[in-house]
Amino acid sequence: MFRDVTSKVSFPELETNILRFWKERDIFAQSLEGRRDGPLFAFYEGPPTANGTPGIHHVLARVFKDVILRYRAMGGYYVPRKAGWDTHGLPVELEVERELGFSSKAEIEAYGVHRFNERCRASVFRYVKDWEAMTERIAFWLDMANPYVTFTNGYIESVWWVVKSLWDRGLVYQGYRVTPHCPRCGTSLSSHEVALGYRDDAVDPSVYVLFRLRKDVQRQDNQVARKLGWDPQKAEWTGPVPTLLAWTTTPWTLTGNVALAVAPDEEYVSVETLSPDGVVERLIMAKALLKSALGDAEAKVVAESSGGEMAGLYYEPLYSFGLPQGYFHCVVPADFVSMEEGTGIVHIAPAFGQEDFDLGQSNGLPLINTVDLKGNFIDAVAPWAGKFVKDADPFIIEDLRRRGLLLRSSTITHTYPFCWRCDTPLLYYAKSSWYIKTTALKDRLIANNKEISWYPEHIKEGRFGDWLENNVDWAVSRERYWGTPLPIWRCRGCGHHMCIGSREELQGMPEYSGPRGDFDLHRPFIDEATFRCPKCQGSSMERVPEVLDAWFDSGAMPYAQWHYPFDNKETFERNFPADFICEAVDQTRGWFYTLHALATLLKDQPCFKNVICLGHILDSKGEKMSKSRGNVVDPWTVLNSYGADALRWYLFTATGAGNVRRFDPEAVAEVVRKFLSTLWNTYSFFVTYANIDGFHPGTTPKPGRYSQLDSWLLSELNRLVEEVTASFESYNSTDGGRHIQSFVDNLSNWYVRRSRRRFWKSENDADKMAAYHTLYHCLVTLAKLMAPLAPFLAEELYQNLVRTWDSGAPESVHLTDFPTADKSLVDEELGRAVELTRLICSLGRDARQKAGIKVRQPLAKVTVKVGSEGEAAWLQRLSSHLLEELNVKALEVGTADKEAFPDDYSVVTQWNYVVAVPKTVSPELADEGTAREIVRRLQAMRRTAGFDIADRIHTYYQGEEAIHQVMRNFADYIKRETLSCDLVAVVPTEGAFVQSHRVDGHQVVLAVKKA
RNA sequence: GGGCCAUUAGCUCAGUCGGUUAGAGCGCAGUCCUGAUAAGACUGAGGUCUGUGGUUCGAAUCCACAAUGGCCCA
Repeated sequence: MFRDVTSKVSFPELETNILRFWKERDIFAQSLEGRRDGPLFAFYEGPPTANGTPGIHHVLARVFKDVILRYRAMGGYYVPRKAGWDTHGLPVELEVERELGFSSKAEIEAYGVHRFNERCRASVFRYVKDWEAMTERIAFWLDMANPYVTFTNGYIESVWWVVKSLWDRGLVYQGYRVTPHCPRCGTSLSSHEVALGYRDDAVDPSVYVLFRLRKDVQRQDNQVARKLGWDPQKAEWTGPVPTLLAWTTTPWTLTGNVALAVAPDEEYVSVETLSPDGVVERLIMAKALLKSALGDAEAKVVAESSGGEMAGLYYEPLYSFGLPQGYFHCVVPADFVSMEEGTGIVHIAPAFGQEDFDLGQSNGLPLINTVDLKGNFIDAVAPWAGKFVKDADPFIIEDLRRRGLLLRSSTITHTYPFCWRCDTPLLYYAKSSWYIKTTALKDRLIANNKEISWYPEHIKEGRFGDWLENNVDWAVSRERYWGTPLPIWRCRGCGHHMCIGSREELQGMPEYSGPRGDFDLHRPFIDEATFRCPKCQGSSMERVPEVLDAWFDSGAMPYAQWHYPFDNKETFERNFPADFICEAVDQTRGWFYTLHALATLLKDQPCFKNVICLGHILDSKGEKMSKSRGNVVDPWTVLNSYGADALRWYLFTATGAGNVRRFDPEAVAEVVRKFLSTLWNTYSFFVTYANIDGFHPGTTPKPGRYSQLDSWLLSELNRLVEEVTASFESYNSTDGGRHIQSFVDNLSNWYVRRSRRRFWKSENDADKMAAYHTLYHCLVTLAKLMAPLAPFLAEELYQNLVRTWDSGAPESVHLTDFPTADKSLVDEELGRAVELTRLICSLGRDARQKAGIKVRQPLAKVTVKVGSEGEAAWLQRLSSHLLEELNVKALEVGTADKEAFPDDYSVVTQWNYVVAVPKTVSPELADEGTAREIVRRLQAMRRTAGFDIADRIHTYYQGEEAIHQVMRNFADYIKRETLSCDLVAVVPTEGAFVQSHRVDGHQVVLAVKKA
């Protein structure tokens, strides 16, 4: 006996029970233990941060991981799943800053780095319980009891080892990089944060500045200079001094000017024009921008040259604040100079722009930083020292005007980034930073990517491939507090740098002073560690102040999660590279890249073999989910109302893993109605009748012969196994789920529908047993096939269908082996025959409807024309289904010909199929139709009266003579169908359930009573 | 500014190698079927396959450009 199954089921409730079962029996642990001898399938968990509550997008990533891992486990692999938590980084610090009401680094320092970091450490697991609860509820099997945590000493030490390994190979260097900086908060912003704060209505100065060519430099003696009026004999300019005209929206950056850039291939002109003061000026600018820069002012062209020729012209610096020695302040070519706006001459301040900085590097120009980290001018900028640069702009403009160095000034409205926290305009600054020289191994990065399978495939050569092609060195240092300290020490005396790769190495350094033993490796403790410089032997070495980018932590996870190479060497070796990882598409430049980069640099291998790159989730209107929009979907509301299987199934099947998806809770409800309930009802149907008939899968003998219908279902089932296996093998759970879904539809709406009478009939013959065995086998196989996708419902089916009688079977469906297809049972021809039969049924129903004759009314025959003899034969083989589905007495089938049908036929044509039914009904058939109508009414009454399916009844009737005649003529049929012991032609007695009906124009009173 | 992806019915999505009349589900309207079914069937309404060019006997499909949206980078 199977456990009775209610037809009405609450999936959330069912799932809660199954969760309890898994926990009590420790099924997850068993699924690992049982496969320990199998081949290892290595999975890396991309560590989430637990300082926020998990959202629906986290559910998405987790279930797409889970499905592959479950499939592999059922395939015999040992699939350990170590959880991980990303615990360092700016977001954590920002959260704590907000709590403390801080807005600058000075406040943190005053508060104390020790206390600050303690708060960071405490905050990162704030929501870990929510994460664990969500993870368990959606059935993502993950070892959360033994996670890797990036802030632990062991993890940090491994990260140090990674840095040291790269250092030893000369892949770590210190350089400058220009970062967006908030002067109020005193911190750099990540590109993500910058993106949060762009404003397209920022008003800034627009100034045209004059840079006069030098009068005192011999090197001015070149072709262009002569063209412009340089007299080499007298070593002076003849006429007005030629002046380079540059445009800027950030006057304060002029204090750091070291060069002017021109487009080498553009035409430049020297023109004579009158300045606003009425002075004749000789201005140089791009020909293409003459109009936009000078407007309608009269301008006479006196010389022309290309930008390239102008390179090397020297001009008078605007300022002389503490300038370094050497000749610069000259014209340099640069390919980024555009003819879109300005003058075609771009003022270059390497301290204040990335392009400027790069140009400075390649031309050997100095870096002049005139601004401190608060955005104020340094003391050397005497006139405006201590002034905030943006506030100084008007003074700078006025100063230039007074000195005759300003052509004109106005304002423009353009897009400019502001700090998303405090609305302060961001300043771009060159700051010292530590880099990993990834460009040195660019070829290997690209080569190793070729070995990775990406899903979807286009990421490989597209987004990720492009990223690698345009690889730049990785800036890994951050001037922050809560992160892995950069293990680099610098000699206070000679400036020598060295990298330390372990705690032991550090404490073994000569004259080591600082914390000892198992101390916390974070700041500020590590900052106290000093030792004697091995190079100069004189001074002591101190750690540089920076911490590592948290991305470096997560990229080091393959090594650090095992405290490799200090511990677990073998475990690491076996788990590297990963067979599979899965995260959302934003990780191409994030975790996917950092994993790949470090693995290539350290091991010259890809870090993962297969990667699913998920698309993002938007709300049902296609808008990004965000707290401010209030359109964030809480996973729990969905889980509580529909259950985890429904949510999982929706996420798997709605669209492919890599696509952007719109999340619609209504669609989850549809999964329940269309898929889960359909399967549940098939299952409940099976259990109900199997229990009535005492079917027992273990002892009921298998039939020697299966019906056509059974063979068809078994054929479809085995095809399904093949399809689902192929889908999962190619990491495509979407197609796998969709195949299962369409199979369940066929199972319910063809196999079960067509088999109902086989289960109802009273004799337990071989045909009935064949049906039970077939449906049973099918449901059990289905449970296993869908176990990776819908682990709860699969478990329920398995427990009741298998474990109730076979105590030797594995304790859980998740401990079983994934089904393998029996190809010998696949019958393609039968599949096509059934498909054709179902098509003809559709056309036949259409024909009936067009004739206006309801299906319950039997008709004499259906005439079908098909395309070939073969098709005709198929239809004949399956004619019983056709006759019953269309409720006709006979099938006439032939190949198509031109023969027309008589007028009293309703004809429907599609492709080369023609289906026709007569529009006339004989009196005998009409009576039979009435009989069926009465049966239908009686069945409905049985149900309304609350009788059980198998209850026998007495039936009473009273009506016109025509009804009596039908009741007499079709008595056996009516009794059989309604389980009536007798049909009594009297007024209903008391105690019976009575209804009056109108049947085919006749009045009739019917009554039913339990026998 | 650059790159990647997407755009097919009111909504969510399929659409194989370029080939007959572009499909499914939801929703809407009508009819039917039903003692497993919260389901199912038949019909109807609903399509400039985002647009413009091109290749081809033939384009939702291939190519180019553009638009819109999303993501990433600058």
